[in-house]
Amino acid sequence: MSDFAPQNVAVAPEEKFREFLATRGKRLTQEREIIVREIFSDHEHFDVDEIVARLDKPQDGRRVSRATVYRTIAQLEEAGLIRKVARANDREVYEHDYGYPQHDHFICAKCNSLTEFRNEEISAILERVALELGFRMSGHRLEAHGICATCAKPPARRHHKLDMI
Amino acid sequence: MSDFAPQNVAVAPEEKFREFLATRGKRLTQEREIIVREIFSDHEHFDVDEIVARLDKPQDGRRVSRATVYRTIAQLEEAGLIRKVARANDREVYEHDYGYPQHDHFICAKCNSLTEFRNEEISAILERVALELGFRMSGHRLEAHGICATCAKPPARRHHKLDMI
DNA sequence: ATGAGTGCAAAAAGTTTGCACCGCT
DNA sequence: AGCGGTGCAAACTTTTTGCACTCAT
Repeated sequence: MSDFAPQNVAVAPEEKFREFLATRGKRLTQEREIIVREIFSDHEHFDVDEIVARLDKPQDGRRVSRATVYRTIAQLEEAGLIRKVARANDREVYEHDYGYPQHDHFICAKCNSLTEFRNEEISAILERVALELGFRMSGHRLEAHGICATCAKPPARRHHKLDMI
Repeated sequence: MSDFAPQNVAVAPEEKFREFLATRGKRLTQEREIIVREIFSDHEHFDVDEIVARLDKPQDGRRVSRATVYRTIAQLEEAGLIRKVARANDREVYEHDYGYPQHDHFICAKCNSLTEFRNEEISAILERVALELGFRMSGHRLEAHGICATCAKPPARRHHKLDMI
């Protein structure tokens, strides 16, 4: 889904998380480590339910509960390792916010797919507007809605296939 | 909250809604009319619960149920009269999407206030990116997060007040 | 021992829905 | 009469929380 190359990834997410937790007098437990590893095992977008499902069968002899997944994801967000990018199927969709450049998404109303795109101009504009408004901006979330290229022309494609049979 | 002037408002929202409903073989009932009027009685952002609360005491001798508010708001969204702009307090926040120019919002993490701002460049950029991606864009939702000007300096203000007492 | 952390189940909170009754056309 | 619409309450979904138990230091 993402065609961006990782950057600034000097330290593994687990370590980054451990550092964050330490500043709060908390520990990187086995459960938390399992969750972080699962989340950073690929660069796909994800939602809580997906992670819970993936961790339903024991990893390293441990099964992580839904409650812990919720609690840990909230902390990963605070730590700045992940962020909410959109809302689909009534669920928050998250993505990595560590080692990847800022970007935004197109969301297809038909297939629900998220397509990332990167544009520095938008961030620059927001910085400028924030300054004007005296707003101390910490980040943004931009979803463009519509129909993706693939879903936009399925009838034509089907027609073509039929013609060839 | 909004300092934008209405535009393109040739027909009242009620009429616009009636037309929309008609195309689907549905009627503008008294309940629906009450809801639309309530929603368009001002230009503030709103969420479902607020509208339900405002309509809890009978209007024109009728009390509108929560279920009907949900059903009607969904239809108003389909009709393009309102749109979701953000999510605050775990609720969808709506605003008028009829007769008002496209704009985006800054959301204060402290006081939850929405500050509107308008910037044509952003829409233009999105149009351009959409074209590149072959995405058929219908609209976008952009939330900038951070701390608003008012909340950014409350300690100083409090201090000032105490000094004067 | 002590405090953080977890699982479980119950509880919230927001939203949807089945159903019987109501009312407009 | 007929079909759309409504209110109510129950159901559902996602997320949070109270509590007793566990684990690491």
